[in-house]
Amino acid sequence: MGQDSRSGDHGPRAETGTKDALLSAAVRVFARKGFQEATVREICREAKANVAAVNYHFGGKEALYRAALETVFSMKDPAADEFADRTRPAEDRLRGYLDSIVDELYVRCPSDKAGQDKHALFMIETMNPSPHLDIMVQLYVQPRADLLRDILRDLLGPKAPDQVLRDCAQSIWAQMLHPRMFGAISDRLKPRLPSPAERLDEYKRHLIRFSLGGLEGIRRRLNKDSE
Amino acid sequence: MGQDSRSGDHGPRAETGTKDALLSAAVRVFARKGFQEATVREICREAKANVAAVNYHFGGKEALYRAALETVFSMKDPAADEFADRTRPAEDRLRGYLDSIVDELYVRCPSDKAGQDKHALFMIETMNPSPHLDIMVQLYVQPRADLLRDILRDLLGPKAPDQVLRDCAQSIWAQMLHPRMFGAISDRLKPRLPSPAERLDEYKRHLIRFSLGGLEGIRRRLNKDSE
DNA sequence: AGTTGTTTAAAACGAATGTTTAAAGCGAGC
DNA sequence: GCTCGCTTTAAACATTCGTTTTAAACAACT
Repeated sequence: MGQDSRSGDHGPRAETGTKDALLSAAVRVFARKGFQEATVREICREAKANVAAVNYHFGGKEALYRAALETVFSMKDPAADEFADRTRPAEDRLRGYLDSIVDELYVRCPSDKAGQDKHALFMIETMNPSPHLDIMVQLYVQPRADLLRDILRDLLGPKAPDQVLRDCAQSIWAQMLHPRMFGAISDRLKPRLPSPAERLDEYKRHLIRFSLGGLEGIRRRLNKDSE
Repeated sequence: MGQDSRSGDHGPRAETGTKDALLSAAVRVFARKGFQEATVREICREAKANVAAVNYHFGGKEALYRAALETVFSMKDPAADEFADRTRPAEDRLRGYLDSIVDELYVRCPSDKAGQDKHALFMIETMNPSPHLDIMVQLYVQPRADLLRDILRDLLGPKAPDQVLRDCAQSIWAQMLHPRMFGAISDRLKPRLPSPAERLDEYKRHLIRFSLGGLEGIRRRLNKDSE
């Protein structure tokens, strides 16, 4: 069973088309339905391919899902590591970091379909981890976590234990993600208030204030402990 | 089609058994598998009932799920509204609130099976909202949200807008829930550190410090704005 | 043209699921 | 004792899904 035309021994054909179409259809469908809910048939319909194509080209639904994750999370991000240069004041870098990740997560430009699918998949895989979660963590989460840890290291000083950095990072990530994970719940709470997603800039300001305040609280405690 | 023996006109039989067994089996199975993954057959097996029993007594899988949610979230909580009395200092009440909810969410006493199922269902329904999410919000989330809002009102003063209270409440809830929602991801981040669930007391201390600091930051801003 | 290996296509398979059916079981009331 | 209504049971039904099968279409090389 030849699986991949491009790795064939002699006759590399012109663009297969089908395999790529399957992959990008898979990204879209998985992004809006998740692994379980998405069906091979729907993906093939969207890729204008036969039902058997998935098994032929990828070996099965699960392998296709894995391939879709790899594709999506290997994409280079537009904005990124401008917050890595240690010359800028740490507080500014944190601001920039929050701003950029929140924009990333609550994609506002409806043009960037690929980016939307990417973050939909991030949410899906986060809320419902599959055996292939590692791919996403390694390619997507880890770099962002490292970046934040460096910023927090600067903010909290060299004496701050790793565990404290991790806790703070999680507090910050939690707040960034919360509106996406609890949107459905928040919408049903009385009194009904506009969701953070509807007032992103305001929520970003809250986020930075609350987080800087929280870090200040942690820093005070660190200093008190080291006396 | 008589649905309920206890609402029958004349002959209320001895304990039907089956319907109750079905309900409690449903709670357990849904709690560990979610709505989609759970199968009617497994629930019936666990309830020692026939496959058709679900449709006979409840009308279908979905109605059974709804009934399970109603059952579980109608349970009165052991600990609760001791933080409602406005005499205690607000900061203490926040401490108590965090402590009690975290304990609730990361149930440590393995005896309380019902409580575990309840919070498993809470997580499942949060991460994968069903059409019956409202039940849970109304019976479970709303009272806890109200409690926290009152505490935050005391902490931030009467001039704080509702929107600010809500944002702060969400920041705090986000942190409480984060370890449960992102446990799988955090476990895969390098360097590997013990998860908050493995060191709950330490994490609770972080949570209270970070949150009080965050609130202090918000309060400062409120005062500055009102000058 | 003919051969070969790869890709597509239609159909069918086999397993699992929620639901329905039709008959049997069973307790109470006349 | 018998009927009637509610409950339980086993079997079947209808659908859906991932996957397999089998054969036809296709492109390149000899």
